[in-house]
Amino acid sequence: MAARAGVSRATASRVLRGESNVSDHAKEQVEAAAHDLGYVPDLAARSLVTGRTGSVAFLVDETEERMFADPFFLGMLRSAHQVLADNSIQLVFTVANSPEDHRRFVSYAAGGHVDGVLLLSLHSRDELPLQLEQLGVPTVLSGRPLHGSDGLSFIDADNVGGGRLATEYLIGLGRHHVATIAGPQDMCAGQDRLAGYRAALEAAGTAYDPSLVTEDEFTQAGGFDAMTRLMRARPEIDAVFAASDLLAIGAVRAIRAAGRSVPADVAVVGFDDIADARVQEPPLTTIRQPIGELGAGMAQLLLDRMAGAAPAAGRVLPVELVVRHTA
Amino acid sequence: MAARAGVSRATASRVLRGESNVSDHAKEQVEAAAHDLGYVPDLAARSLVTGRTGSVAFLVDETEERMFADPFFLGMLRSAHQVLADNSIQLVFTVANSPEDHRRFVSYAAGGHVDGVLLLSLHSRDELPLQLEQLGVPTVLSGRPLHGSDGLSFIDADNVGGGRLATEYLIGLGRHHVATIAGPQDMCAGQDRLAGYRAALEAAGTAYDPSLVTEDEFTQAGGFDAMTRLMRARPEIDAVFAASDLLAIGAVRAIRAAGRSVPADVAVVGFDDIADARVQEPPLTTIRQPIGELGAGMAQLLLDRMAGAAPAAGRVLPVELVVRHTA
DNA sequence: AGAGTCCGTGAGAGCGCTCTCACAGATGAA
DNA sequence: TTCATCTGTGAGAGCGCTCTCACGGACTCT
Repeated sequence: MAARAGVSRATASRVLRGESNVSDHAKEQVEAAAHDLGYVPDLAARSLVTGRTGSVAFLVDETEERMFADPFFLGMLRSAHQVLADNSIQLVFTVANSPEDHRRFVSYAAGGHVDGVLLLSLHSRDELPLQLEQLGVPTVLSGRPLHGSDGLSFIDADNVGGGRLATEYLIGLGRHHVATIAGPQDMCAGQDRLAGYRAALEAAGTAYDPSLVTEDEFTQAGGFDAMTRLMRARPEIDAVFAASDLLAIGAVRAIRAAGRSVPADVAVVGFDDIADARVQEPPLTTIRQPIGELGAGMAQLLLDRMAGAAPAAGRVLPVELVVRHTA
Repeated sequence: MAARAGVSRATASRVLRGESNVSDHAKEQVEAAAHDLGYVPDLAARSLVTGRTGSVAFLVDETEERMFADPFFLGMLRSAHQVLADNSIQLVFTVANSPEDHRRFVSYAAGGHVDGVLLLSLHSRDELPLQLEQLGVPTVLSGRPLHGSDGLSFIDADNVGGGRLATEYLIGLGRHHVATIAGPQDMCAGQDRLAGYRAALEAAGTAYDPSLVTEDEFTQAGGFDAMTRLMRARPEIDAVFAASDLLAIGAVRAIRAAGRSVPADVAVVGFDDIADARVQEPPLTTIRQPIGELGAGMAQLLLDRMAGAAPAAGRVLPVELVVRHTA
């Protein structure tokens, strides 16, 4: 290839990498030769010497089932992919939900096959992000890490603010028995949204009542079950803040299945504003979190890290109340 | 690392790759040393010599918007990913919907960063799969390629059979004006489902009537518009076969918006059996294609190709009619 | 005992790039 | 003219592995 162009391999390499200090003549020769030969540089060889691969991993710590059932993850995947593609970075899609999977992933990343990691839905005090950073693999989390931020980069929505907003709105409606269906408490989003609920109650001078609180996983079935439990325990409930739209949709079904109406008997506010929330019957009142910006911001944060930026603290994006018909 | 274990690099390499002709002693030494040092082999260096990378591309020839709005693609992504993960192969997720994107992708694949390609939603007579095969990159298509199968591997559902099944069912219901909303005719699925519709009509001795046929893209909005056109042109229509569930859902809305009822006035049959079809109001009668098997089969076909199998002809999986409430 | 076989191991050549360094020739300053 | 500077280029080392080949030692077979 270099021979065909009549230049050295060094010069050919310079042209192919777009360096500027090459004569126009040499440049043309190389480009013509590359075109004739259908020559494409070998990425593995390049990686070996540069130490970079041009790809990052998108790692979801959930089952495939959950990942694909949740519009939140899909939205993050979509927007992160877009930002990465604009920067000519490939996205390697990975799901890892067992300690064994995590170990394998660490080896993979440490082996140098990705330049960085986008980590979603981290549970509890998982060591994964710290391990990755120690191995020199820049990592950005979606959701504030539970064990203090430890110098990790993350992006998150204002979950506490959102939980508070939703609850205050329900109280403002004149409801007196405001319950909540909390998400898993081993996740930051679950904890924070519940904290927001408590904060709103306290601000309103209402005592926190554990029997108005139940916890379930972020699924429709979880919402149905949780609401059923809640109504059985405290029939006088007249409002509920569900910590995700999927939970809220399940809750609405449970309320109706119990012969009561939404929002007349029980008002419901969800969280996320997934696409389904709008077309739901009735359309869901919810807290909108900017999923597109979250994904894009996450990717951008990683890109900055890969370009050498220090592990910045996290970014927290604002949420807003979207009033539709369930509250 | 080899020094630490007191063996040669060759032996260390043998252990790390899991070769069997190594003494137990040497094996233990190497494993202990690797563990102590947190040593992980560099994948780029390995790729350079083996010529393989352990990853394949999942390429969708659609806009991001379309890709993420369509449960079919998501289902394929999910099941393909699962099979690949089981074989320790990473999936590189890519969207490419312009000639420019295609060119870039060819360079990427030719550069040797993936061992194979899963190609979805190919339009018209695109050269992409042939180019890839010529460059020595095994490629498997979802959907029969339009220009004869050219020695390409593909997997597909029985679209002709499904279109025929749907249409025969509508005719069997006693409907006399069976229309169809066809998908894009530059795609194999669009063409084949329409061909099935024609075949059923002919088998029943009914003449094919172009004014009962309209074409639109595989989206809900497309279905709404198409059905509106159809009813305006031929108000006597009493049944419609929509070439996808998204189209069918849009069609049902259009029919109701026109003040007519489903299925009493107009019966509707869709195609795909996406998750939404079941929870739709009313639940959709549709042709189920086995999305999970399609994605898994596609991945398996590619794995076989990568293991050296010849570009087998395609596999066509059967579909079935699922009767619910719209027909 | 000698020849043949097998098994585990090490030496060493590359894989295809990038990147540093040195150098020739052109240019500019003194 | 002489020396310093700059610009484009080539030579060559080396990235961290795998894989072939050759070899010593233990074993079996006649």
